[in-house]
Amino acid sequence: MAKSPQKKSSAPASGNAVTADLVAVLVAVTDGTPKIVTIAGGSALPSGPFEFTHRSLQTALRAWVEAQTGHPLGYVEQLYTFADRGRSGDAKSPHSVSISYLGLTREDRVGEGFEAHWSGWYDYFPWEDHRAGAPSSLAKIIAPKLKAWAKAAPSPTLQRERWQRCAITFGLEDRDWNEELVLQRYELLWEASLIPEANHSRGREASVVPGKPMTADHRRILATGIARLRAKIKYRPVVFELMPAEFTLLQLQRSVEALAGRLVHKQNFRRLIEQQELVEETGAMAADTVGRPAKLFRFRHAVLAERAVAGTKLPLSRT
Amino acid sequence: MAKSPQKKSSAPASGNAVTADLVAVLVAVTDGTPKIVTIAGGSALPSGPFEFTHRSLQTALRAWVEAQTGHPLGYVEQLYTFADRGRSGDAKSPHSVSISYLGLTREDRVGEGFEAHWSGWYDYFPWEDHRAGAPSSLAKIIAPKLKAWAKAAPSPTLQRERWQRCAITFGLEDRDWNEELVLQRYELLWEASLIPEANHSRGREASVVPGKPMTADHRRILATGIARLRAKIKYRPVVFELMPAEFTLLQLQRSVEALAGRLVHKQNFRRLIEQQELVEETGAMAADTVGRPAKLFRFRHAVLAERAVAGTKLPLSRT
DNA sequence: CATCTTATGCTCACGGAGAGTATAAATGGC
DNA sequence: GCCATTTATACTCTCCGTGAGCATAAGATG
Repeated sequence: MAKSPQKKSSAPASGNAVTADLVAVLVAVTDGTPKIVTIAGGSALPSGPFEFTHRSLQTALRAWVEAQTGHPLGYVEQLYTFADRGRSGDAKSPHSVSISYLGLTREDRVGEGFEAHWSGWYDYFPWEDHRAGAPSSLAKIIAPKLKAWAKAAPSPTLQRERWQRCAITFGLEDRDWNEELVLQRYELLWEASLIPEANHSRGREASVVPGKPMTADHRRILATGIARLRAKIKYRPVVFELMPAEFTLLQLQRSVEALAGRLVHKQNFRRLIEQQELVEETGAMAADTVGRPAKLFRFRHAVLAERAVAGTKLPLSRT
Repeated sequence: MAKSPQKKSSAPASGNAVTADLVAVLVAVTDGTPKIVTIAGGSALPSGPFEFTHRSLQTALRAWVEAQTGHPLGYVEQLYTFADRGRSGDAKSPHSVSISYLGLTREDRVGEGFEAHWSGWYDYFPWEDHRAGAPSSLAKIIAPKLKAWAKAAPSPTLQRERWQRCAITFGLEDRDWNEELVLQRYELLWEASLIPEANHSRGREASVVPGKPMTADHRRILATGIARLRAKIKYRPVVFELMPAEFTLLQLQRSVEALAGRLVHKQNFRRLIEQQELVEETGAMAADTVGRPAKLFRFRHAVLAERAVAGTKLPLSRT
């Protein structure tokens, strides 16, 4: 640490200028479908430049999201910062830094008349929805292609290691599936050249996996967001940001299941929600429903003060 | 999302140029003391510019850290990206973006003769070391000052809420202390103006809390790093990056305790480590030791392949 | 009224985690 | 050589969280 500029003040804005963009993964859940805001016909995540007028990164994000959708974001959280070599491939063009954020809203809070629209997130990651069991494309398409990729490794040992990695990451061969490994699965598919974005403009479109592609690394950012959210709902009461003011416990459960991509044991779910006092009854009952009517609940905002910091748990069963 | 430049290609490097710096929290543990690399007499974290020659952020970080310390980093992980308004306070000066990383090494792998040196991380956060019980400064200094701050709130309700937040965050009044809330505690102290960095050059140095300050927001970045590491050691085998090639189980335990800032139940610790097959015996025994000699172990690097993805657990007892 | 669907209450069994007891193996002092 | 001290290591016990299933209630529909 001898020579280089260690203190910020010693090298102000010299040769290391870059451009900074904010990229947003804006999530909502509408009757059992997790959705994200997309632009350009669903091929990109909304993004905007980080400009001088913004006081902080989060301020910047909130500002342009609210300006463009007409409604405020609830929970906002930074995801990850990516750096790309100059876009045109020109070595002299500046670096670009993309700072990605996860934001939670509700679909009905976003205005009409914008280029943006909602897309189901499983359109981009069909292999991530295990609510009706492992998706058929997993066994039919993905697993065989991964197996072929594993077999293509130079040595038998490496072949075994590759396949083991695939099996663990995707929950193949009777292993249990871990819903949080969204990013690892995406990167594994990328490594196996099964993601169209990875094929560096060579025309081998045939050997890819189902799922809508996106511009640049936007699908990777989305994977990061899904993974983060799936992890977070287990210990923080963030699902409620995605719920309407009043809801039944089943609706809440369906939202959690939609995000997690897997089913939950109903009675245990209710037990956990209630014993943690996350919700309170409104007194009203749900209307327009088949079966026995359910009580309506609302989120107890008080818990944010009581336990802003402590934990919350959601049960995600394994079967 | 109508008018503003959503697609990256539509506004290349227009008015949103910023400077990007990488800031590193480089951690080692030497006989029971967690240490970090600091510069400028311990008042700053090492940082370097993100330049054109670097292929990625992590590459850039590894490059200059290895160049400056003479040894490779093991585990590296991105922490958080901060944005500061132009340093000089001049509104026209460019934004600066600081991308912070957590890196794990060992003290003996870092060369001599650099400006950098090692500082104990509890020098900066004395209230974070609960290994010998809650530090005395907590009850004697911090709690009273926080109580005073809570009392200063405008309404009784707000006063109660503030104090409740303090009590939860710091584990006061017989609550149990959560070692992961490093950042929350720091920010609470900041909010209560008990952190010198927060006093905007007004001379109220008297009412601050013990602990060495740092330049700019470097102490906040360090807090982020400590928090991340404390969370991570519980489910990923990252401690081993900080251990020598061979070690006893007690040494391993001491390292975990040093990082976590709290003690661990010895027998349960060993049970967990062994049943997870994280280590294997070397066959040799520890020398130069009081008491019954202990077996030496080494990390089973194979688990990284087996469970790169799955979990690992460390017991952190509550008493 | 039978049936279907959803809501809601209760019980049970397993396993993991926290904590304690007991014994073994070394050292150093007398 | 004996004893106190220190650390290592093996077991045991209990509690509780969690997954899972059973049973019943309360509506709608034909």
